[in-house]
Formats: sequence, C-alpha cells, structure tokens
Amino acid sequence: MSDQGYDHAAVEGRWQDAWDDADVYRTPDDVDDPTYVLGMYPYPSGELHMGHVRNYTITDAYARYRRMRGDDVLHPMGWDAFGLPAENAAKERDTNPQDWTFDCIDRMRDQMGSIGLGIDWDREVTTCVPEYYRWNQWLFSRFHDEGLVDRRDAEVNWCPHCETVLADEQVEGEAELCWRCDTPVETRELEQWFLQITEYADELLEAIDDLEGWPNSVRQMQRNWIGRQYGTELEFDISDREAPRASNEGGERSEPREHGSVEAFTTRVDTIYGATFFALAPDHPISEDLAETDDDVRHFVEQEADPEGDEPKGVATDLTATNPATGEEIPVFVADFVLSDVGTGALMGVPGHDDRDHEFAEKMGVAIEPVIAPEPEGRDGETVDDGSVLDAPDVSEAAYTEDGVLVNSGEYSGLDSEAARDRLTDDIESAEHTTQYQLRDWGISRQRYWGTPIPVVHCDDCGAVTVPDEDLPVELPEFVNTTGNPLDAADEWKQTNCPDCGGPATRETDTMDTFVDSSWYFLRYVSPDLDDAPFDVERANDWLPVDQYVGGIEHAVMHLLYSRFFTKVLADHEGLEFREPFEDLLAHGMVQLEGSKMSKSKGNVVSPQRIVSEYGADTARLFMMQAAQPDKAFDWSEEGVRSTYAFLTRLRETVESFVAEPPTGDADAVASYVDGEIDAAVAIAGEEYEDLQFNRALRETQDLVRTLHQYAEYTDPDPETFERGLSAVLRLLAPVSPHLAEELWDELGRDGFVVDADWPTATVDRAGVERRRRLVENTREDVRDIVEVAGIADPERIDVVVAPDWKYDALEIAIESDAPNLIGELMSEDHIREQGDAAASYGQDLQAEREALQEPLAPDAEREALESAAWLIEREFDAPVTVIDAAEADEGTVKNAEPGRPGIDIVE
RNA sequence: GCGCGGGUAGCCAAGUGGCCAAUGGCGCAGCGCUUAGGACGCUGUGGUGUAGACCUCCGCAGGUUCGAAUCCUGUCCCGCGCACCA
Repeated sequence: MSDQGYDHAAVEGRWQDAWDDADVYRTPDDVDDPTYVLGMYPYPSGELHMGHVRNYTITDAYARYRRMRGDDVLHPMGWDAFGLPAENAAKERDTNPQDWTFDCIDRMRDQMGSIGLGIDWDREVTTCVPEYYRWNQWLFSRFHDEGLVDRRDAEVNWCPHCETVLADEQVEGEAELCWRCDTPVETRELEQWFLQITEYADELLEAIDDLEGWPNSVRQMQRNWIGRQYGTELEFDISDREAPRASNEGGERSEPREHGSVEAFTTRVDTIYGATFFALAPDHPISEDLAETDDDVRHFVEQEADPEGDEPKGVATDLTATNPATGEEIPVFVADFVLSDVGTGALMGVPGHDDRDHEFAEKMGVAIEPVIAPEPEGRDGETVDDGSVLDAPDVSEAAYTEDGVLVNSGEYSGLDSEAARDRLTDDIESAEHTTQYQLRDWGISRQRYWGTPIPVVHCDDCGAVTVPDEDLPVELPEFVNTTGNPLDAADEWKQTNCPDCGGPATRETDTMDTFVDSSWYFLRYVSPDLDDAPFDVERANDWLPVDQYVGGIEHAVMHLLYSRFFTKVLADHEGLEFREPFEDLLAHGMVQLEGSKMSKSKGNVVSPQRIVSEYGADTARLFMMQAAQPDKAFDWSEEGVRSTYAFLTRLRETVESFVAEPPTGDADAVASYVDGEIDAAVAIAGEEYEDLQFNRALRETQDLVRTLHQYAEYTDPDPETFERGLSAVLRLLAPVSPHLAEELWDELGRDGFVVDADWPTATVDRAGVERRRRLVENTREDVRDIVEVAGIADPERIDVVVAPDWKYDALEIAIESDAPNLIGELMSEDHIREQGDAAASYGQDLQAEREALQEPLAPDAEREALESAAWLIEREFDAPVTVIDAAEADEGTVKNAEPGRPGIDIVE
C-alpha cells in the first residue's frame, strides 16, 4: 500500500467551500432550545496554538455529534479582543490596537476555517467594537443602579511594567508576579471602581454544590477562592502599661495613649481562656501609631517585618490587651504573620492550640496554656461534666489544634468546643458571630487604553456621575502612542460636560478589566446584532444555559466565577430565568511535548499550521482526540500523528477500492460476525460520544475499521455488510475528521452531507456486546492454550461444543434461587434430574460459585456468536472449525461445556 | 498545612466488587506477505504445565466480604490549586 498519504489539502478545501456554500452551520433565530456548545473564546493573538486546536476540536466534535443526532446546535465563536497585548504590539509596530487586533482576528478566523470548525459565523462576537462594549457600559450602569458598583480608595496591585492595576486573581504565586509579564507586583493607593461580587458570595459558594456537571477540581478552587469562614468577632481593650517607658535615650517621653478597643476575628473563640497574647499587623493603624513613638516598633515595622518569611517575627509593645472572657491583661505584639487583609488585621494568640501561635510564643517567651482537652470516647457533647475529670493535654512541645472539651476555662470547662463557641459568643458583650470571606470585591479599573471606557463623568459639583444610557457608548478616542494612559492624553475626548448639571467635567479615564467583557459574551451570541439591549432576554431564556462549556483550567476561578456572578445579577434584575450560565463544564488538559507544557520561551511549540499543511486538519484532530481523555494532558507525538495519517489514508483506499471493485461475497457467517461488530461499535461509540470520551469512541471506530480490513483480507465480503460497515465508520468519524468523512461519504455515493447524516444507531446493548466478545475471546484463548499445552503441531479439525440446554436452565435457576440447598432445587426439575451424575456434578459447581454466577448469553445467541467467529479460529490454526450441539457431540467434550464456555475438541 | 486528582506489566494508558493474569497503543520478539525494507496481518511479551489448570500479581500495610486492581482505614510518593487565613 502507498505511504504517500492523500491529498488532504484538496479534500479539506473542497468541503470547507461546500459547507460554506450550503451554510450548514447556521443556527436560525427561530429554533427552539438548541444544544448550546461553547468553547471559551480566544484572545486574538493572531496564531492558533495547539491548546486552541484541542479546545475547539472538542466543542466542534461534540457539536457535530449532537447535530447528527438531530439536535439543533448553537456553536458560535467570538473574540476576547480587548487587552494589553494589542496595546503593546501597537506601540512596538507603530500601529494602533484596533488595526492590529482586527488583523489578528482575520488570521485566526482563517485558521479556524482551515481546521474545519463548524461555526455559525453570523453570530461572531467581537468585544472591542462599540456595538459590543456599549453593553459593558450599559451593564455597568445597571450594576450601579442596583448598588453593586462602588468607588473607593483602595490599595491595589500595581504592575510597574504594564503600568496598570491588577485584580488579586491576576497576581500569581507567592512571589506575587504579574500574570502577564511576571514582573513583581507593587501596591498603590488609587481610587478604583469595584463590582460588589461579595454581595453574592454566599450564593456563589452554595450553588457550587449543585454544579454537578463541573469538575470537582474547579468547584473546589472556587470554594477556596470564596473562602467563607464562620467565626466570632470580638473586641479587646487596648491600653498602655501604667508606667510608660522612655522611648529612647535622650528622647521625649511618650504620653500614655488611649487606643480604645480593637476588633479581632477568630474561628476558635472556644480557646479564648488560653489567649495569652494579642498581635497586630505591622500596617494596623495602632502599629503605625506606635511606630511614631516607639523606636523598637518602628524598627520592626520598617526593617524586620517579613510577611513572606517562614519565621513568625514580632516585637513587644508597651500595650496590653484585656481578654474579654477572663479580664486578664495580656501582652500586645506587632507581628509580621498577622496580615491586614485577613480577618481584621488583629488576632488573639492561643499558643496552646494553634501551631503558628505556639511557635511565636516559644520565641517570645509567652505563656502557653492548655484549655482544650481531646474529647473522650463516647461522651455526649452537650453535657457539662465537672471538668476536673479531664486532664489538660501537654502543649509545651506542640499545640493541640483539634476541637475537644474545654478545661481551665472557668464556667465553660466541660463544654465541647462547638457549644462553647456559641456560649462564649453569646456571653461576651462585644462578641458576635460573623462570617469572613476571602473573596474581595472585584476591582475593574484599569489604567489602560484598549478596554471599555468606564461610563462615568467627574464633575466638580456633582461628583462621579454615570453617563446616561442614551449617551452610550462612550467610544474610545483615537489611539495615541504615549507612555502613560492614552485616555489621559486625549484631551478633547476627556473634556466634557456633566450630564446632571451641564457644567464642565472630565471623563473617567480608566477602562474596564476585560473579564467584564467575558462575563456575559455567551449571552450575546443569541442575538449578536441586537441594538437596543445586550441580549434578547426571551431567547436567552430559551437557549441558555450553555449545555456544554469547554475551556482551560486557567479560568477555573476568574472567568467562571465572574460569569456566574453576572448571571445571578442579570437573573435578579434583568429577567434571566436561570442563575448559572454553564450546565456542564469540561476543563481540557494540556497538549505537551515530552512531558512539559509547550511554550514559546521554551521553544518547544508544535505549530498547528505546519501539522495541517503536512498531514491535514483531519489527522491533527483525530490524533488529538484519540490520544487521551479530553480532560487529561497528553504528549504530542510526531510518530502518533504519522500513524493517524496512515490510518486515514488506508481508510480512504479501502473505500475507494470498495467503490471501484465492489465485492461479490455472500452474507455468510463471517458477514454476520462483522455485522455484530458494526452494531457493537455503533452502540459503544455512541455512548462514548455522549460522554465526550472521544478517545474511547475512536478506539471502537478504529477497531471496526480493522475488522473490516480483516474481513476483506480473509474472504470476498458481502457487499451490503461491508458497505454498512463503511457507512457506520464514516459517520462515527465525521465529528472528528469531518472533511475526509465527507469526501468518502460522497465517494460511497451517499446523498447530502455526512454533517447532516443521521447518527448510526444499533439496538444491541453494551453488556451483551461485551459478553459476546468475551465469549469469543475466551474461546480463542482456550484453543490456543490447548494447542500449546498439548503440543498439537498441526490440528486436523476443531470442534466447538455448545453446552446442553439443561445446563442453561440449571444456571438460570441457580441465579434466581435463594434456596439454601441449590442441588435439591435443581433436582426438583425433571429434565435436570434425568441427567444424573452430570447434573449433580454441575450442580455442585454452581453451588460453589453461587455468588459469582452471571447471566449467560442465550444458547442460540451463544451458538450464533461462536459460528460467526469460527473464521477467526480457522484463520489462526488453519483447520476447519465446527460448532456443534451437545446432542451430536462426543460425551467427554460435552462434559466440559458450560454456558459461556463451550467444550473444545481438537483432533490431530 | 488544607483541598482536589493520581500511582495498574519495559513505557503510555483502560478497567473501579465476581466475566481479571487484567483492555488498547507504543516498544520488543517470532511467523505470514515481500528480492529486501517499509507498511499490513497473525501470535507472543509474570511463572509453571503433554487439554482449556495452577501459582504470583494492580504504590505499601492492614481491614470489610464467600470473593478486592475495584470498597474502608492508615501510610508513602507524584501532579494541580490554595495558604503564616486568625
């Protein structure tokens, strides 16, 4: 056979044109609840990479599969077209972000066409055009109307390289690097616009439980990110020690100061009797206050404090805090492990029951008191016993951090931790139950040009005024190449009038985080050209949520959380009737090269363009989809690609030679074997497609091709059977390798596109298929074993004997029966008892394996399966194989025959 | 440290209570086809065995069960995410 391959470029071009001409991927507006299959839209970098190809091949294959099943399908594509790289590229190339972006979009759209994605391009969405981003502005106003927008001074993450603010989510790792350029992030204090996602924190958290179509990893990452914790907030009175000491030699004496009370948050208020110190963050207002007068504190705050370090460090102060439960005075430290953005930036230290507090207390010489004892076995949690029964644990070496029973805790001793937390929170005057979140409000201000202008005008008299809807969009001015924010430099654009009072005013020069764009783009696809609303609410309610969403794990938190937030707000205020945007989510795995991620910097990138031109899109797609489960990473392999290409080439030759010289064989036993395998492949592959397990579906499909090859090699095939097999193969392959499937479908003389063909169906059930295959495989293996073990060099004849009917009956009875004496029950059947010793012996076998007995194939089905598979044995051993009934067979062979395990007699 | 995934033959992966010494691919070996090679097809790839059997085996150690790669507990290792989180 040829190893030249086939002219994939011609095949692919031909069908891409044909699909275009026939507009086959169009989803009309009037369809009812189409299956919505969506890949996360790309940033238009200009080059499709392997990750894109994998992502969109998954959605494309699934969309095509659903379409062949007869569904209406919505499979759109768009561009996440705002963002910093365009701005940087424009500066480098002395162009402007818009031209650069549109150029990239054109290139990527072409590339998507060349890999054969079946997209409804009439629904294309591009976020950087005013027709799209005006709705970002409109939505900003709606959020503002609903009190979900806030402007406040905030300490923000600032990337000095990108000259912009970053969301917390865009700061990566312990080193706090910018997600785009890996520059260490600094902090700055700026007035920022926030979307109050924390208002939805509880729902965003709790609804995760119902996102059953999402991977657990993503759900867990979102839970962690929201980070809800129940605890107690309570006040500690802070005061100076009675005798203020000299702050420094020759320095002034510090006056006693009143610091009032300080709020602290704890999840373990049950340990409060063990609180032996109090600690403040270095940037806590009191710490900053102290630093002015206390040189030790100042030195610590300015020089020593190292929040990133592993060691907890701190400095003693002259202050004491009053433990609100015990009234005791405890020392106050400024410590670098206390973080101002966690809890309240102040905490009570319980060294007996917290590892970090323990380490700190040891270092600073603070008392370590045990107040929680491990819960004794079998104790009723609510009962207050006399406490003295329990020994306090030894916490001198290490803290005891579990819940338990309180000891050394006054009237609370004897309570278990949980009850004590409630009681103490009720009893302490300043204490109340509170909930803390790690989630912060979403700062959307960016000091960059290429984004959606925040639709706000600043007026000296009226303050910050949102631009009225009728004045939207606020369009971006012409790009100017400048070092700072081009919007700041666009004077003419910036100067405007206040919509409220008409006086002179200036425009807000910040633009929105591009995650705003992507938080609702999936809604825009239902009505991409609508010009009086962001989306058609009625159609959105009909078409959404997205049935299958596919994207990279890198968006597990940000994009997916923001989209959920937007959907909930739109449900509350804009008439959406669903509260979650994505029904099923697939986070696809990486495409790697030799075990590591492809990246330009490592120079280990495989270019999809090269693969497409060398082997064709069908090969690239098929290789990727068969290489691994879609959510697992896999290694790109040139060898694998070549063998996939060879597979497609051979398939093409098989179809062509079938058409050129149709076979003339009979519908014999071999044909019926092939027939069974066609049904099996169709049944199994269909199920696997449904679950997006393309690798398994394709394995089944490729196995069927192999079966067809074997068939044609062994005998002159029955043309109907063979054609039925080819037609099944082409349709099973069509979602993944659509061009060649289309070409060969046409070659077979079928009418219409394979894209629109009916998905093949089979009535066989998978369990039955597997039993049949198992029977055939086991029988072949048994024959091999016998031939080898018995040293039979050249078998003359092989008889395969199906078990007598009464054994099937007996097995049936044994499976059904729960009688203690199975033999007795079997012997009550006349036709079994008549078998005498054989029945007794088989009955004993059944009894022994009673719990493991399994439903066999029916005797007829078993016989048929063996007869149709006989050719495999004949071919292998070059001897005639006869399947015979027990009645006509040699007694010694019949004895060994059981349901699911025929007797075998090999005659030399 | 917490959470989520994983650990199966030389390698990569399937299997998730009995059809399991365990599926497929790669690699390797033998046979067929071939002048040869490639491609393709068949077979083998833990051990023993003169009739389909037996022994050992799915990270390690226990346990549940008539029966465990599969369920439970503990433990080690790898990947991902979060984290001086009060």
